[in-house]
Amino acid sequence: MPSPHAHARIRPRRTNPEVLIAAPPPYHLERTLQSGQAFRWTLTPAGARIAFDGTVALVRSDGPVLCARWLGPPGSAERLTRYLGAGEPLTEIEDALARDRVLRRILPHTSGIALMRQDPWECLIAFVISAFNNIPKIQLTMDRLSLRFGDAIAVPAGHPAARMFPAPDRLADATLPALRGCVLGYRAPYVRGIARLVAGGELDLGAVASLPYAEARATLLALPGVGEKVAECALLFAFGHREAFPVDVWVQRAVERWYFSGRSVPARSIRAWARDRFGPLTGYAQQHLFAGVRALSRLRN
DNA sequence: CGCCAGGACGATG
DNA sequence: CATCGTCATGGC
Repeated sequence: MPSPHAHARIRPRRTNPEVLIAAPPPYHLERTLQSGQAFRWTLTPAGARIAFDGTVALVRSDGPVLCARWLGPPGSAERLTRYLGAGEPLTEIEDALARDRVLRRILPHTSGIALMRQDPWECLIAFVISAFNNIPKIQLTMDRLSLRFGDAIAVPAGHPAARMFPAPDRLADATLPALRGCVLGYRAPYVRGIARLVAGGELDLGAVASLPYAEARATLLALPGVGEKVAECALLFAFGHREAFPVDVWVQRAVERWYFSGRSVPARSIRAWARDRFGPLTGYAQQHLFAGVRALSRLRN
C-alpha cells in the first residue's frame, strides 16, 4: 500500500517548468506585443499568452528576463526568443535612433519595442486582413480563423482552450462562406487565394525567406490582396528585412507633420526618404513613429 | 446611428 | 503614372 507521500512523488508534474529568456532593458514585452506587429496575443494578469509553434506559450516579464512556460507540449525557448525579438540589441538601436530629433522625443514613450520574427505565413495573412480594417477586428478575425480551422492544443484544466493559426492547406480547402463566417468580409478570396498558392507549392514562403529584400518584396507584391504596405509589414515583422518601412495612415501623418511641415507627401516618397535617412534602422524608426503617433492620439482622446 | 478602420484593386484622366 | 470610388463588417 503506497503512502500518500510516495504517491505524490511518482505523480507526473502538472505544469512544465519555467524557462528564463534573457531580455535585457530597455526590452519591453507589453510595448512589443502591443505595437501592432502581432494580432493573436492575449494579455492577462498572469502574463501574455499565444498559441505558437505547436504549443501554448505563457510569457511574463520579470526585470531583465522573460519567464516563459508552455501550457501545451514543451516548445523551443530558442524559437520563442527569436519570435519575441528578445535578443535584439535595443540599447545600440535606440541610442542611434535618438540622434534624430523627432525620435528622441518619442522614445521615452516607446522605448523597449523590439521587432519580432513571426511566422511568415501567419504574418502575411494577418496583414492582408489588416487592410481597411481596425485592430480589434483584425484580432477577432485571426481568432475566429484559428477557432474554426486551426488544430487544437491540449492544455491543463483551468486554462482556456487554444488552437493554432490554421495551416495553409486548411484555408485552401475552406469555402468562401465559411471564411466570411470568420468576418473576413471582402478579403476572403484574397486569403484563400494565397492559401492555395502556398498549399499547392506555387509559393514557397521558406524560399522567400532566403531571398534578398527587393526580390522577396516583388514576390509578395504579386499576391492577391498584397500591396506595398502589406508587403512591407510582412518583410519587416516576419522576414527580418529591417530596411522595410510600412507606410500606413498613421505613419504617413506622423512623417508629414513632424518632418515635412505638414505638407502631403506620397507614400512612395516617404519610404525612399526613410530608407535614406535611417539606413539599417529604417524598420525600427517606423515602429517607433507608429507607436508614438498612436500613443499621442490616445492621449488626446 | 453614422463614421471609421495599420489598404488593395480596378477603372479613369 | 497619379487620382478616385469601392470594398464587408465590427468597433467606437
